[in-house]
Amino acid sequence: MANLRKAPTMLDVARAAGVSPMTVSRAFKPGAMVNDQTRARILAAADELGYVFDSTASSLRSQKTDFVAVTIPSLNNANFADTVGALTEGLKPRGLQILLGYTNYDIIEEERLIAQFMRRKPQAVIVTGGQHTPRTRDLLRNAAIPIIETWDLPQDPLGHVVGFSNAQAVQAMVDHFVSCGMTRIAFIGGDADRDTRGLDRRRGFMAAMQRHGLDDTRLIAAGPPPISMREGADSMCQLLDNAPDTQAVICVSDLSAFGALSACQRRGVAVPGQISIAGFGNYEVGDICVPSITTIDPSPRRIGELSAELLSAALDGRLTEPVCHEISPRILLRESSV
Amino acid sequence: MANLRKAPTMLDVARAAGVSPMTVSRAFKPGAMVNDQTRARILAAADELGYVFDSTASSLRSQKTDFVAVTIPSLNNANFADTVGALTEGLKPRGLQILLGYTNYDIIEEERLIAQFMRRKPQAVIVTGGQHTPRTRDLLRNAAIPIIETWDLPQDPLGHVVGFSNAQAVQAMVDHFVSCGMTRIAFIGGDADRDTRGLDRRRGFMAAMQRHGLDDTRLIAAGPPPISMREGADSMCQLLDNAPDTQAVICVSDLSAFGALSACQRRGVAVPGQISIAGFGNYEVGDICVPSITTIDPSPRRIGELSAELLSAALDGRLTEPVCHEISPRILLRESSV
DNA sequence: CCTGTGTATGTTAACGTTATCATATAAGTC
DNA sequence: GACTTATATGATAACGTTAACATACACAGG
Repeated sequence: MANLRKAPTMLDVARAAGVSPMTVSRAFKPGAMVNDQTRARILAAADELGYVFDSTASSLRSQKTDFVAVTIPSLNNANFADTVGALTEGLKPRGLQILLGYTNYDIIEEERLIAQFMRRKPQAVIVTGGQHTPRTRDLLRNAAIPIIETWDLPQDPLGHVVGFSNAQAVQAMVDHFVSCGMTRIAFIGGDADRDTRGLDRRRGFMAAMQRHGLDDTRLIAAGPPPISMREGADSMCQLLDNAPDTQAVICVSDLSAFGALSACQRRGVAVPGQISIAGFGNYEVGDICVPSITTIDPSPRRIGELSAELLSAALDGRLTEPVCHEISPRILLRESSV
Repeated sequence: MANLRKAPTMLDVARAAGVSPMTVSRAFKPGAMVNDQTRARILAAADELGYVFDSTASSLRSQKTDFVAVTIPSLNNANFADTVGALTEGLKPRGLQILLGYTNYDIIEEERLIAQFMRRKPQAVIVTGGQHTPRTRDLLRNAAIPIIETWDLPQDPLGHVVGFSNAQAVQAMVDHFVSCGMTRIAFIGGDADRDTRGLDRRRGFMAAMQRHGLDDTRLIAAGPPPISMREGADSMCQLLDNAPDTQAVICVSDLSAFGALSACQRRGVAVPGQISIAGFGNYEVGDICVPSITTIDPSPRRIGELSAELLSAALDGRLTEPVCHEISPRILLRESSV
């Protein structure tokens, strides 16, 4: 079954089609100047021989890999998956292929990944978040390729940015609850050093509470990321035990919010009657569950689309200055809050 | 910021360290024979110059890319993400890098992806499912590299297999419900040609119902994949309207099962009092929600781990024959079924 | 002292493609 | 009919690395 003779190269195809290797090369490059009939003859010969174009050799010679390196904190997260999905669609027309890696919310692991990716000579790099190790920053800066940081508004950007302020988004949610007359509001998650977006969200919560002159110490630690439903449920149990008079709780994500909701249901705590719940991320579960969960929609697909557009512009040299594209997350009020 | 002079190569590092390029090459290859001090000197020089190893050139010369191409139906699916996660971990020690692509449950798109991936000369290919276009099969067979098909037990495997029978798994669930005395059982999803695993699950349902001499026509179409919570909820509404005497419903996945559960809750239908619900995949939502959802656990991470082990063996030449590793999905009985 | 063995390094050419330049023919301009 | 312009193809060398082979030296055993 496996073909034992050496795989055919352009030279073999060229001989079979009676042309030079250069013409074969052109035949495989869309838009190159080749006679239509010649091209057809070449492609037929290639097909006949079972020839497969060798991107490795092409990349080496042309110094264009058509790779875009992308890192996300976790593969198993619908938000980041949505961003990557939109990014993939957006880059497909340009023939760019994504090298996807996940960091496990760890900037040391991110450094390892980026170092590995840079060896593949990607034509651009898209990372999640704005916090990186010094070596990661060096590697990216020295590469002289477009860099995009997403899902955040970094203090000192490496290049372009497509993101939003996680802190500000949560502050808006606090404002909403306060405007509903609530004063005893808690926050679940955002306690782990590694999850910088989680930290920002909790910081936003605390800042807003302080601004309103309210108690900002109803913080429930959910442990190291990824924070998912189980952690949300456990945290809610803790909250109900330690601060039963809490009127509303904001969770670091919809997943933990759903876990929190489930914990309430198991304990017979009425949502939103007794306590209001809000999440972050507009995950499907929060839209479907009963009651549906109030959330903040950061438009993950939009982030991917905008990043793809930005990258296209940058690769075409249409960008002279670093661009910062700020997204405005929207609050979606649903059944879990009064 | 961007370094404008040409990026340094091994030759530059060699000059700086006072050795030949070949010694630099060896210094970057773990396990190669280089004097420890020489290596240290070389790595220091490389660091000083900002040298980044060029995998493209290395791959071309050595004919080893250290790429493994992997295709899954959807990025945004915790089951496949788990498999890919375990796969990544398992392949990391070997220095293999995953080229990940998703097919949108479409074998035409799979063909496009595989064709694109083969140009990168991966050292192995792992695909989801056992159904492929003829051209995909040709491309994979002719590549003379290890192939693994997962999440299925193909009729005519391309190479190795790590999977299970989706039909059989659902049959076991039907058997369970029947053993509980139920006779009016429905199935949601598995109607779309594109989702072959969904089709198999529905086929398994029908086969089991026939075997028990029961009505196998309580089938609710959920439309094209991906079938998620929304589709599950809509389908449940249809079921409750058209066959209100149904005693149990098996859903093509936990996501649709959760949607179905939510629909019941909105309509005031007691689960499992009035109707039992079962899903497939052991997604976290089914474990956390109230009531928790009876499901079938296909061990997605195990599939990834086994695939990684199989690949290691195959790449070491320790495998002479194609291997078929069958997983045994387990039924997890939970609160949503009597 | 010779030979064998292991360690450490160097030399040469090649992996398969394409950038670059050169060439050839056809078609349009005045 | 000489002169530009466009179209189509070929020849040559190079991208940055490493496989394969060669070399040099140290040290062991006889």
